[in-house]
Order: sequence, then C-alpha cells, then structure tokens
Amino acid sequence: MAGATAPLLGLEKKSLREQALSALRTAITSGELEPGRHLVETELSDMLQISRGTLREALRQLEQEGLLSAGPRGRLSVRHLDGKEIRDIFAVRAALESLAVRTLCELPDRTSVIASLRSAVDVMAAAAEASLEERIESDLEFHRTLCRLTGNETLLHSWESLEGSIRMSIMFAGIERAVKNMSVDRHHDIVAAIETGNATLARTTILEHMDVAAANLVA
Amino acid sequence: MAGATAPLLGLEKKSLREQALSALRTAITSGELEPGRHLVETELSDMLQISRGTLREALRQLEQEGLLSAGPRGRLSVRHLDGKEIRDIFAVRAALESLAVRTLCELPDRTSVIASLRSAVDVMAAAAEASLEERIESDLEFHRTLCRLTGNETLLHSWESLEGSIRMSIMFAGIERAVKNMSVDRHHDIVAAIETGNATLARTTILEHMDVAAANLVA
DNA sequence: GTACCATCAACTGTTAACAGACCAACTGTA
DNA sequence: TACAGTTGGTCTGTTAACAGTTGATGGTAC
Repeated sequence: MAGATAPLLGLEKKSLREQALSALRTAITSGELEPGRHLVETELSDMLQISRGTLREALRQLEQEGLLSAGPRGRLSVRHLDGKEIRDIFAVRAALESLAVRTLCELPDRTSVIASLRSAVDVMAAAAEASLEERIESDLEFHRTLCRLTGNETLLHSWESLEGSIRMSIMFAGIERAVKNMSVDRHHDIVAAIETGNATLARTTILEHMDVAAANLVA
Repeated sequence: MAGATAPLLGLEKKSLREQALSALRTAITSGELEPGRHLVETELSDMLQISRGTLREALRQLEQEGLLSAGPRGRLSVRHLDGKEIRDIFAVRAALESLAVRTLCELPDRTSVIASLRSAVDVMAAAAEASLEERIESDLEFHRTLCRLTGNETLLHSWESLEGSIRMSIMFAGIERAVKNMSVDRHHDIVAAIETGNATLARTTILEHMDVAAANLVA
C-alpha cells in the first residue's frame, strides 16, 4: 500500500499530505480540536489514516502558519489565543491589507479591479441570509481577493499565511461576534475608496474596518 | 543509528531537522545553491547526511518561507527573483516595519525601546569596517529588533517568514549593491523619528528607507 | 505515610525501504 | 532513415520500523 502520486486523469488529485493539511486546518479552525489540546502524532496519523512521516510534514506547515505551538519536547498543541494576540493578528492583517488597497489605488486603470471587487461583494450580499460559515467564507474571500488583485505574490502569500490565525480568532471569539463584521456596506465603502484612487482615504477606510473588526471580536 | 534527541547537557542541541534547515537556508541565501536549480531529495539527504524523511520536513518549511518553489511533479527548485518580485517583497516588508514603528511610537514609555535600538545601531556602526556579510547581518538584526520590540509576536513571525526572501533579494542583486543600504545615519533617523513619538513621521521615514533600499537593489 | 528506586509505557526523532509515474535512450521493423 | 514500442533509470509520495528520552507507576524500606 506504499504510496504514489496518481494524476490519473486531468483531475489533479490532491496528495495525502495536502488532504491531511486541509483536514487538520478545518478541525482546528472549527474548534473540533480545542485550543491548548496536545496533539499526539500516532493518534492523528491513526485518525487520518496516514503514516506519521506524511503527517509530520503537514504539522510543520501548520506550525509555521501559527495554528500549532511547539512545547518543550517537540510536543505540539493547538495554539491558544488571548485578546491581545487577536488584536496583534488584526494589526498585522491591517498592515497587509493597507498595502493592498494602496497598491490598487496606484494602478493606472482600475476598472477590471473594481469589477472583480464588486462581484466579490455581490457574493457576500447573496450570502447575507446563508449560514454563518458561508458568510465568513465570502468575507475572507473578499479580503483575499483584495490582496490577489495587487499582483504582489509575496503580499498574497503573507496574507494567506495569516489566514489560519484569522480563522482561529473568529472561532475563539465565537461566530456570533464575528458576523458583526460581515456588513456589506462596509465592504462597499472599501471598494468605493479604491475607486476614487485616493490612497490615503482607502488606507484609512481599511484601517478603521480592521480596528472595528478586532474590537468586535475581543469586546 | 536511528535517531533520538540528545539534550546531553543544558546546551540544547539542535535537532537534525533544524540543522538541515539552517544549512539549506545558508546555502540558498549565499548563492551556493543558485536560483532556478532543481533540488533532488536523495542528493540533498546524501549531502547533509540525513534521511529523506527528515529532509522533507525542512523542505516544506523552506517552501513556505518562499525560498523554494514547487514545480509540476512536486519538483522543488530554488526560487528565482526578478526585479518586480524584489520590489514586491520590499513593499510587504515596508508595510510590516511601518506597523512596527507606529506601534513603538504609541508606547507610553519608549526609553527602554530607544536604548535597545541605539545599541543595535551601535553594533552596525562598529561593523562599518567589517566584512560585507557582517554588515548585512547587523542591518537585518536592527530591523528584526524593530519588530521584536513591539511585543507583537505575529508581526515578528511574519517578518521572519519574509527574512529569507529579503536575503535572497540581497544575494540576487549582489552584495556590492546591498551595502549601499547600510548607512548608519539612515538608521539613526529611524530611531530619532520613533523617539519623537510622531507616528506619521516615523512611518514616512521607514517607507522612504525601504523605497531607497529596493531602488538600490534593482537599479 | 513518606521517600526513594526500579520498571515500564508513551511519545518524538530519525531512518531505510517500497510503490508508482515520468522521461530518455534503445531496439526492432518497414 | 524514420517511427513505434519497450525498457531501464530516476525521482517523488508514502509507509513501517527502530532508537532514545521523559514521565509515571508501583513496590519496598524506613
């Protein structure tokens, strides 16, 4: 039963490592693996039906994403966030997204960018009555799009490295608090600010949005 | 010969994985492993005298740090940077350090912070006549200190995740270009700006510093 | 009951070996 | 010579097994 890839047909199946990564990420950010919990490699590999070697590769990645914290003897545990850390995470997030909107404002032609952002906001609006989880997904997708549209791969990568921590913050604070940040209007404001091309205005809008978001979570 | 830890004596010996990580990072950022080069796992594990399993854990981490890029069939190669990517990296770096100085400016008591920064600048001044490598190290240490002093662990972690890319940028541009950024005066300006507590001024100073640095590298 | 020592179970660090996919060279046939 | 099929090599994905340390458990002496 020793592995192999398996491209088979155009479908590009995910490797076991990637599957485990997704599964663990979901388990952690959904709270199924509660914060502070010690993770035992043999237990997880048994649960996920993969070998420890493959699992350990995934764990390293999660560790770097900030979802796991390493204890004394290499013991890993699910990271525990307090109010300060949530504010810290959102401060970094604000700095990154602030760069994103500034970059977008400086583009000579913003029409296609605005179009993409508007459709992302539309998705949010459409999900306004959907499940809380879906609303959060569409919200994160909007902000991820903000970074992606800059064309700055490093920026996008940094943001995505932070995404796990953001999700943990939401989980830690409780979803009912998080949905207070899902206002479609606020996101319209951000798009509008970018449309004007006024970098300072756009930056202020994002910073304020993030401040409010962090405050809502830790309040 | 199958492994184990080996604390031995208080000295906290590094695990093989960490040793490999350091070795590879150095090899890449020093140019010993030239950009674009394909990495073969068996070759590396042979060279570093460790098994593939252990090596692969280190490779995942380097991949996430942006030093390696994954090709079609999982083939890894040393990341190749062009001018745009260097500018992008420094834009993100600027955003992070901009947050750092702003945070420091908002501290009620900055005396100990200023003291730490001054001593970091002193180290740079002392290294002014040293080897180019040492000057670069002391420069990076100054900027890392900037982030560390904020007490924002997430910020520090994000910056350190970018550090490898920064080192690659320097290597790619050539050390002779990079040393143009090692001006002690410029760093004094940054500290002075923080000392005033004027967040806007400090932010402007850092952004300009980063702009010049990026321009020097890609010029 | 408490202190000390031996034994043992549990967990991580590390390694060697196996399985499948892709690529290039080689060979046989018109 | 040109081309198709085969074969061998190389590399990654994955796994099972081994080594060594740490912490706990149980038993014995005082």
